[in-house]
Amino acid sequence: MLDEFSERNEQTLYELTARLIMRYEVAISRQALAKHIDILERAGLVSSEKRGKYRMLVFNDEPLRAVMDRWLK
Amino acid sequence: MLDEFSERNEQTLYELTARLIMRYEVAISRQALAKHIDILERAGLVSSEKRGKYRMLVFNDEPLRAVMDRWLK
DNA sequence: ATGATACGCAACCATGAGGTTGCATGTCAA
DNA sequence: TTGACATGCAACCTCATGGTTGCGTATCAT
Repeated sequence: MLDEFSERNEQTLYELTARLIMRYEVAISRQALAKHIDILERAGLVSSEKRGKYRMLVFNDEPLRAVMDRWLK
Repeated sequence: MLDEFSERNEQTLYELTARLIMRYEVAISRQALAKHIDILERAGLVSSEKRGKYRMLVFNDEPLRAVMDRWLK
């Protein structure tokens, strides 16, 4: 998921699901993926925004940068 | 654990256990911690070396750097 | 207006993660 | 040499993780 987000940091839930299935050959359902997204959202790594029919997911790498600043040198 | 390693990247299993219990108030046994270390070792984040009675743990942040280079811009 | 679509919600399930306990073993200090 | 100490090994237990299924709902295109 993060690999995918690092390429395009703005995606639809549906897009992301499709991409993961096709490009990484993972067998996962939309609902299962939504749970992962919820966790990332609670961690501040992803924010989501309702755009009509779609749910836009926006990746935010700040929390990762913060932890890495602590851990790497 | 990684917080602790980022301060002193070389520690004994026993030391690490004691530090985690005292400084972070986590209630964890040595055996439980050893399992975590084994996982970090398989992931290449920690290498261990037998020094007589002790098991020296050495932290290696290269794998983290590699992933972060992919994920952070 | 209606069907297709993208999503949310909730119940349910199996497995493994994460922990404990008990004991064996090698090493060091006295 | 012997006891204390740091660790290894393995069996065992308990939930929460990570998944599924089923269905309801809002939005869009036609």
